[in-house]
Amino acid sequence: MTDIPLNGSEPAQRDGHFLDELAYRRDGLSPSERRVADYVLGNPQTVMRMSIAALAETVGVSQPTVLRFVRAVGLRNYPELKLQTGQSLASGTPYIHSDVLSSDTLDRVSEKIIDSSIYALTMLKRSIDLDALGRAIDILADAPRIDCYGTGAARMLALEAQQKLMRFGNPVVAYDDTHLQRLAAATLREGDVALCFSHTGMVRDTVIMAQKARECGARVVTITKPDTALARAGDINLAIDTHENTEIYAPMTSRVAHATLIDIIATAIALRGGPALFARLRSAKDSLSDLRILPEPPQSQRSRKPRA
Amino acid sequence: MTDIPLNGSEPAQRDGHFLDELAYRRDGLSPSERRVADYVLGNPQTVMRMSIAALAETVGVSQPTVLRFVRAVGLRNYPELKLQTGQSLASGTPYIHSDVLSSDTLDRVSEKIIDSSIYALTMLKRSIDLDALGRAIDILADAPRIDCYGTGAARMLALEAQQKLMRFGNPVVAYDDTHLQRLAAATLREGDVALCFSHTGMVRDTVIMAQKARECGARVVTITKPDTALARAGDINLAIDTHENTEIYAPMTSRVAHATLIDIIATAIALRGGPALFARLRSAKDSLSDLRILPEPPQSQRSRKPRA
DNA sequence: TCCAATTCTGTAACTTATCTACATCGACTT
DNA sequence: AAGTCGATGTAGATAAGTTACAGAATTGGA
Repeated sequence: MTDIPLNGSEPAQRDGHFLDELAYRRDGLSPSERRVADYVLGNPQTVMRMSIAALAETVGVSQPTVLRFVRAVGLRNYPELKLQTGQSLASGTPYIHSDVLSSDTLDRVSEKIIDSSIYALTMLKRSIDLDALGRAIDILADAPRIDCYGTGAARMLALEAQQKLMRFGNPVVAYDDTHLQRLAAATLREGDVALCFSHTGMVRDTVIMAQKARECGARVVTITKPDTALARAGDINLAIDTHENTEIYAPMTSRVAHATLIDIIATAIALRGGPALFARLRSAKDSLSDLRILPEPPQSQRSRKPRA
Repeated sequence: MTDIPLNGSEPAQRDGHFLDELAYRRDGLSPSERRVADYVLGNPQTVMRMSIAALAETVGVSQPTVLRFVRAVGLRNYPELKLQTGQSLASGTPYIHSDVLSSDTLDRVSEKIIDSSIYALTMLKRSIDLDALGRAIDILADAPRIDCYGTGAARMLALEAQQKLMRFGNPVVAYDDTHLQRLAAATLREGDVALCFSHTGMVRDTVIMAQKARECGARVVTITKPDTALARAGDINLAIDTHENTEIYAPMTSRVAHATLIDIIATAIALRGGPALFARLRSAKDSLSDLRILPEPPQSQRSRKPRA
C-alpha cells in the first residue's frame, strides 16, 4: 500500500542533529547499547551504509541489542538510524564535538573549522526569529539615521553593516573609536536606530551605547547572544547563539552567523524597496567600476536575466 | 560479495549534492525512469523513508525500473538512493540555484541566503588547495611583519586578518587609506609578507599593492579568485571561487569563505606555535576581561579555569 | 508498410535485511 | 537461597532489495 510510516511517536528528535542527540543520550544507555553508540559516534560514515547485522557483528553484540539501542535513542527502526546518521553527517556536524587538536594535520584543521562554520549557519537557520527579524527590518528600512556600534571583533560587523546598509541612501555610520561612539549616541533622535553588535553580549561599552541610544528616544536593535546584558538593553534582539565550545577560538564561528544575518537584513531591505532600490544598488556598484581592471574578453557569461 | 560493480553509467557522485546531479541527469533517462526521477525531485523528504516497493507503486512503475533508475543515476543500490536523498536534503542547499526574488517571503529570503553561504563553505572545503595553504602558513608564521591590503568589502577582511594574526606577537597592520597603503608597501623588506584580499581579483589598487610589495622583496600571499590579475601578481594564491550567480549581492557569499579561510590560517599558526602560543592567546584574551560585564553571580561561572 | 534490432518494462523467483517472540543469564532483594 | 528485574542473545517470521528472464514498445532501414 501507499501507506507511509511516519507515525508520530518520536520523543524529542529535533530534525537534523541526531549525532548531538546521541552523544547526549549515550550515558543513559545500557553497557552494550553504549558500545553501539560509541561506534556510531566514531564511525558515522561507515554506519550509514551498514546493515544491522554488520553493525552488530562489528561491535560484538546481537542484532536485537542494536535494535534496542535504536529505540532507546528515540528512533522507530534501524533504517531510520542510517538515515539520521547520514543526514547528521551531511549537515556538516562531524567535528563539532572535537576541538582542533595540536596533533591535527592541516587538512583536518581546515575541515574542522569549515564544518563548525557550517554548523553555525545551520543553527542560525533553525533558530532565527523571523518575527523579531521582520520588526528589525521594518525599523531599519524607515530609519532616517542608523548608527552601528561594536568593539573588538564586533567592530568588523559594525563596519560591515554600515557598508551594506548605507547603499540604501540613508546615513549609516560606524565608529572606530569608543569616545566618538558615545558622542554620536548622544545625538540620536526619535526614529533613528542604533544597531549593536556583540558576540558575548557582555561588552560594557556596547551596552552603554544601547542604553544611551534608548535614552535619546532612538530604537535599539541588538545582534547578540540571547539573555545577556546587551540583549536586554535593546528593543529588539536578533539572537545568535552558537554554542561555542572552545574558548580560544571564540568569535570565530558566531562571526559567520552574524555576517550572514547582516546579509539577510540588507537583502530584505533591498527587496522591500522594489525595482527602484534595485536600480540604485546597481548604479552604486557601477560607480566603482573604474577602480576595476577589465577582464580580458568582454564576455557576458549568462543570458539568464531577461528583464530587470 | 563485497565486489562493487561500478557499471557503465558514471560513478560521479561528488559528495552532498545528489539532487543537483539528479536534476542534471534527468533528461538522459528513459521515460519511466524519468517519472521516478521527477517524483524523487519533488518529494525527497518522502522518498528517503520509502521502500523500493512503495516508491515503485506510488510512481506507477515496477520495482526493477526503480532499481534501474538508481543505477542510471550512478548509485550502487536502492538504499544508497535513500541515503543520498536524505543527505542532499540535510546539507541544506536546496536554493542555491535560485536567486532571491522580490516575491519571496522573509523566511524564504533568509533560508536562501543562509543556504548559499553554506554552499560557499562546502565549495571551499572541496576546493581548498592544502599545498598552497601550507606554504602560505609557513611564510606567515615566520614573517617579521605582515601587511594586510584590501579595499571596499575586502577592507573588512584585511582588518579581520589583522586582528586574528596580530595575536601571535609580530606586527600586523591593515590600512584604511589607499595612500597610506602605498606608502606602507614601499617600506616592506625581504621576509615580510603582504596579504592581499579581493573578491573579484580585479581591484586595481590592490593589484598595485601586490606588485609594489614584490618589488620590495616581500612575499605576497593573495586570497582571491583564481586566474585573475591579483592572483597572478602574488607568490601564492589561496583561491576562493564561489560561483557567485547574482551580481547585486556580489561579495556576500564569498566573504564568508574568505573569513573562514582567515580563521583556518590563524588557527594553523596557533597550533604550530604549540602550548606557549596557546598560553599567549589566552592571556591576550584575558586582557580584555575588564571591558566585560560579569555574569550575575559575582563568582566566576565556570570552574574550568583554575588559575587566572 | 513491414521486419529485425534495440531498447524499455514487467513478472517471478531468490537473497539479504529487519523485526518479533521467547529463552537465558546475572545482579540485586528479600 | 530463591525470586525479581533488567540486560542480552537465539531463532524464526516478515519485509526489503536484487537478479534473471521474457514480453512489449520503439526505431531504422528495406
